[in-house]
Amino acid sequence: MLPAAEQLEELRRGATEVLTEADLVRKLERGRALRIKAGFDPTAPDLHLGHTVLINKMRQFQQLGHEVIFLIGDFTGLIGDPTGRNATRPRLTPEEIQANARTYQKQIFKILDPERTIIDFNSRWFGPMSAAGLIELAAKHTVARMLERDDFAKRYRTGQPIAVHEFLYPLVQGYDSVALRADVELGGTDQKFNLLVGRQLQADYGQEPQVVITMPLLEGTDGINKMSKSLGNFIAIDETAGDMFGKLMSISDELMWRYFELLSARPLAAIAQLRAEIAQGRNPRDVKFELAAEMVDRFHGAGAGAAERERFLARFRDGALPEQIPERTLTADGVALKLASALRDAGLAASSSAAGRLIEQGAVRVDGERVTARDAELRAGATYLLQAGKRGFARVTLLRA
RNA sequence: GGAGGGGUACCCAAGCGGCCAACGGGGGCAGACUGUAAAUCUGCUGGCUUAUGCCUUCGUAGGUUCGAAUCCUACCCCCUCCA
Repeated sequence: MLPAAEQLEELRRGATEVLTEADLVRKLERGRALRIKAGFDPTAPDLHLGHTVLINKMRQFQQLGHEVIFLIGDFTGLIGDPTGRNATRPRLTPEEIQANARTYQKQIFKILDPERTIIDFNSRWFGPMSAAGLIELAAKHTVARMLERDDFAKRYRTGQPIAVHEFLYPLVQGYDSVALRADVELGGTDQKFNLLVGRQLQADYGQEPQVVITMPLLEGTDGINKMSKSLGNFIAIDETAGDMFGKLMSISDELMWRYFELLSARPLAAIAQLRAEIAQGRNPRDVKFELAAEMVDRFHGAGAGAAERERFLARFRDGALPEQIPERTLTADGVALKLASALRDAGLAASSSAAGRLIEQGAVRVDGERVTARDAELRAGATYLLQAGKRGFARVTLLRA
């Protein structure tokens, strides 16, 4: 194992806070593998790049020789995250949870080392716990301390309701650390309070408190809100290589640096170098290629990124058609079919009305020629290349009825 | 248990008997400009083989009216205050 000071330096990268560094050093200096815990929601197995900020940190610990526990909060899921409005979330069956866990594994092992990853469920210890046990746990914390949490404090102050069971959420999460005897817990900055409860509970139960490391929340592709599935500003880690590359290329130049910092495995010095190159006139697009290719390589195998870059250039710089264009065969009622209907039936527009709007706006091309007449028709008995916007393509063969 | 406020299209939010498929903003889509970036400008943002036409939509179900998102009745849901 590396000396504690060197480990600390790496572990600090990208982290918002390490509470406390002194504790972490003390643990590292013992030279033993530490137990690193991070909790995940059992309902959302579709991981995106935002989640990988944390998972990358887990991997870093693994590479330094520590043991990582990927904890699926199947019991916590029953409570519902207090920060979310949807208090009534559907109760998952054990089968569904198992299925989600398998999906998680498939995704996280693109980053984590399976040999050094323990997957656990907090229902393992909460399932058998009695009501008395839960009350005992609740007795460990005071209402006043609970109200220190920002969102609770705010809701209390402004008269917004707080359900009693919401107070259990931090306690349950904190108790997980007790049950696992965690040395370190990782979480997003929004988790800080919950992570700190774990520290206190461990002390209450006579354990050495865990070190808390918070990681920033990654902004989504819009560059404003945090990346999340519900906002649609995410890049999932199981996207196709082409989609992943394309989405990464569409982020703003400013956001690119954030992604480099939190997602790239490049040394910070190398990233600084890229910045310098842009300052000297290098096309920012080409630097973004580097980022996109690195991510695509990570999730689709070495070389996949370079291949996507070639496709991207051919497609958008040289104006080539995409390699794969969906083919459809449609049938006209008579000798012709309305172009708007064809667009809808080919899947390029949600409805013929929407297709009509696209046509009027000059977004539609037939065999490369822009068509702007809303009532244009396609004659039956031929094959056409339809294009709607920059991304919608279809090759349509129109049969006579 | 009592008093009051509210449920409008993807989100926020006007409208309070006809001029409402419904103001405005956000988001989204498209066009221009580009590096498929951002910013900016412009247009669009219920459905129907596009029609001075028809159909569906303003919490749900009924009712009044020539005509309702707008008025009435019942019901469901949300929020605030008091107890």
